[in-house]
Amino acid sequence: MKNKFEINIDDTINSGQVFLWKKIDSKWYGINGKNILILKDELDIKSKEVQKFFRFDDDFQEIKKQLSKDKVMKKAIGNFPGMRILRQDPFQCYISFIVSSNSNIPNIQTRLQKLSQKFGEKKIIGKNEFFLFPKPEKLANASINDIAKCGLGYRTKYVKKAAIAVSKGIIDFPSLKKQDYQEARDDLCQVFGIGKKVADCIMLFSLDKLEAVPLDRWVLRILEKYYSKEFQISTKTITEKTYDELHNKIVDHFGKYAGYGQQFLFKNERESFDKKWLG
DNA sequence: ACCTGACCTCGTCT
DNA sequence: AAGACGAGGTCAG
Repeated sequence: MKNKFEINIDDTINSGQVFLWKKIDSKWYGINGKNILILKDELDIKSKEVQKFFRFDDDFQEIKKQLSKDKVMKKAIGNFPGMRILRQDPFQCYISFIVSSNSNIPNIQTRLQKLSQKFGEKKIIGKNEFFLFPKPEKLANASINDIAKCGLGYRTKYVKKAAIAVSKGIIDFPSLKKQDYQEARDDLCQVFGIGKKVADCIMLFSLDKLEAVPLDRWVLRILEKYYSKEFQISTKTITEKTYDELHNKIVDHFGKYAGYGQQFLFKNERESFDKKWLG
């Protein structure tokens, strides 16, 4: 479904960036922090909220142009030209990816739904009921036991500590936005439960760091498969050091919008394996 | 510094 | 139907 700005809503939502979205009667309902976004086939392009969420401030033609350095990337972009990076609510994004570790999309979605249901504010829209994402203070003050009930497993203590860091102001998202990539990443990695991959997700999807490239199992597999010459992937499992080396090579190759590139490659490869998205 | 294993839980597959 | 398997990583030794 295309609209004036050629954004494909389905492809964008189903690209592993967001988890709390549900399609009801051909409309998408999504939780973004304390807001609920409702998207119809045609985006309301005058809405400030939509403009911000879909990053209308990015020059997408320029981004595509800069990324199109090789055949693989050109094809990935060609297959999903309407997919975008979203600008999410930072706290929700932060918790979402902390909870994502060693897990899959259906599992991540279930955990976040349970967290919202247990700790978030209820909202009724029409005959549907939704839960906003919990506030940092609410999660910070929640008991370990109650958080664990949301199916987080060993991630329970990560979430509790991460929420405390935000409620105490140790992690301050507006400040992180102002910092450069490296500084912001170092700060995020101080949080128990956040490593480089999760930090990259948080920065790319909510802190305007478009050079962040989350190197997860899929991306490594993709790089190994299509870019073995360019990046010389040494191992399948990645260490602290090789993560940085690889990231530098990727940014050298694709430029400052490398994060967008990662998203196209990821989406393209996942689709070819028919992986599960949101319903 | 680097490498290896353990880790909670749940959906999916056999 | 029950049991094994592995999933968008991180931490500790």
